[in-house]
Amino acid sequence: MALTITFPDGSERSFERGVTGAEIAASIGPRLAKAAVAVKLDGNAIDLGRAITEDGTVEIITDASEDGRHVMRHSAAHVMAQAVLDLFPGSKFAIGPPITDGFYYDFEVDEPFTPEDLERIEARMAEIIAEDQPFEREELSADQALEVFSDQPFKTEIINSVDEDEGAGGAEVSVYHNRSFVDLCRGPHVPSTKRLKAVKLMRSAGAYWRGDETKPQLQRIYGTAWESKKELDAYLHRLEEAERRDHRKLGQELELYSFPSDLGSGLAVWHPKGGLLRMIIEDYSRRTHLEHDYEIVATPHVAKADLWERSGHLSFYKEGMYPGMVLDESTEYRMKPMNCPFHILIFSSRGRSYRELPLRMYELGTVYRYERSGVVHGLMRARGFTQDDSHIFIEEDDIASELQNLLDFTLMVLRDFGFEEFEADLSTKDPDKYIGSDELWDKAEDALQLALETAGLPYNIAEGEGAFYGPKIDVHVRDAIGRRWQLSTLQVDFAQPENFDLLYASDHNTRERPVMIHRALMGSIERFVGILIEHYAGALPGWLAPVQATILSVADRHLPYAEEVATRLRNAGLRVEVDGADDTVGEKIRRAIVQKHPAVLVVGDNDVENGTAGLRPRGEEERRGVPIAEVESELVAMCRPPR
RNA sequence: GCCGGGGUAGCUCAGUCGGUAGAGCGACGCACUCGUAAUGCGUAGGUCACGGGUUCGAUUCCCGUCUCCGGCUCCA
Repeated sequence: MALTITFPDGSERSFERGVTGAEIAASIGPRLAKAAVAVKLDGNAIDLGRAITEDGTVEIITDASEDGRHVMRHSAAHVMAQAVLDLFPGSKFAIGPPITDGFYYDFEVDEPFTPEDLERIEARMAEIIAEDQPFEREELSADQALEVFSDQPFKTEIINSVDEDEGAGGAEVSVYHNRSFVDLCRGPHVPSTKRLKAVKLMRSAGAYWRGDETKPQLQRIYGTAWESKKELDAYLHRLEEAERRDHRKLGQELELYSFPSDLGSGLAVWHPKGGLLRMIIEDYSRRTHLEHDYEIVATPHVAKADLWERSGHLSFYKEGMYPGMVLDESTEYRMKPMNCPFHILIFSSRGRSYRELPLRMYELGTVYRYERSGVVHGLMRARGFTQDDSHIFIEEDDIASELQNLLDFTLMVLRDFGFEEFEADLSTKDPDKYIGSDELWDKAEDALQLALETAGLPYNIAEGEGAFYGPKIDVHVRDAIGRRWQLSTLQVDFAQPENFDLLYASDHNTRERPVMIHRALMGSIERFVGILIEHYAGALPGWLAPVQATILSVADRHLPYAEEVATRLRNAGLRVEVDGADDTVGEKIRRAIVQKHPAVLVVGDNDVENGTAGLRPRGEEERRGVPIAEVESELVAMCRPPR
């Protein structure tokens, strides 16, 4: 009895009923057979060795594809669990999925793993892999599975929850074994352990069972697996690259900012060069906001607790706020975790007309949030930070047009700073927790979606992830090494206008409730700087670089000329330093390069005589004897802001 | 907050099985006046995170606090 298999290119071939993916791959070619790790039948990944009994579409999953790596990593996780159970008898194992770039497995063990343990486990894994143990699939009833995993409480819990999900009784579960090791698993897996070519354990860390901090803390081991040693090395190299770009390290080396422990966790001080960088970014932000019809406002850092009570922050955000300060033995004050209530007070300071809307208030607002101690991370996650924050008050009918403008503005800003790839998340209503009418929500969600589509921005819908007061768009960028960062956030807010009873007079002289949009484009200046530093690996584009050029004198007698050149360039609006230190030229060049200055100028006897300089733009060869006028125009062009 | 690992000179780190500590770079001084990624010599610099305990003696051992790192959870 034959069956018909369709391939991704649309071609069809017939095979004997019961043919396996491995056989199909072999029939196509020996190289494919060698690279195959699993097969997709009608879109579902299954083992290469599984018999195919129905007509269907078949796609061979090869080891160098994302799907293939997923399968390998999953298999590697099994081998790791097998090794751990061998070396630490009596340990309980929980779950071990593949993840981006690797896999992990969670264990309950008597003692946390040490680095030496990881080495032993890795060595044991190498033995298991060398033994070429086949992965074998078996279908069991839930009862049989409970029997097999009777001494494994986490597995038991998973099996029981499978029952709940799929209706009581008769539920089948699949297990995979290799040698004596059995794990509950849907599969698929590589045919045998020998297919794991390049596996490495990375680190161990605590992790909660089911990600829930009220549940037991397990020990997680992270590993990575690739189709070849070469790919593994490339991955490890990417990690080193990320470490090289670490904004905490570069921030110190480039003298931008630091985190003195005397200040407290999550609080940065900005050194002169960092202060200058901030100023450049903030000036850009203020200027572009003014050009986009925003009104600049300014508000204090503390407010009475009553305000936070009314805004709902003390109900919904209390754990994120610094504790209160009681003044005059009665009135409690709180540091602001957000700027919204202040802007609302400005709105409601007098009667408002529809003619004023949209009313866009903008502030570089510094907020303080009591982040849990374990989450603080350099500038990316601080306890005090400054948002490029705005609250836009609009008529309900203007939501869509305002959001479109806003998204355009957002992308303009991000592009100006050199980001080119964007993705968005659209977070929608949580049906169990929301305020406002369904109609208004639908309208807002549609408007957000339309704005994303008009902007041509790829997006995911995060169903039910919206805040209780409204849906939102988060914009993520990809940096130079492909990492994804969340920057902008655009939130429609129905709750605050209600809480503060905001009203405006409509064109029919009725009192209407405005809708509020809460948005930050860079997110926070701190995080934005951190991401810029990592994106550019510290080598900021000319317009952002705190020092745009260093002028080096070959000998002391060239110093006056160096100063003369510096003055001329400063008059042209450039940020220039003279390095007249008593060091060799090579030493001074090195210093300027390490500091990642966009350009280095060297002046010596010939330059003094001819009114020239040696010009060495970052990453380029040096050109000697360039006339100063030319140096100036070249540097001005190199350092020109995007707008 | 939780689990694990750290905190020694401005930076990167070594070291002390309990007897108050070293290197390289940097800083400073002197010499050199030099043409493209580290010139040579010299000098200074440390309450070994902070507090308590054990001890004849603690930077070292114990406890607590602060802080950092890697994760979990959470987030701009």
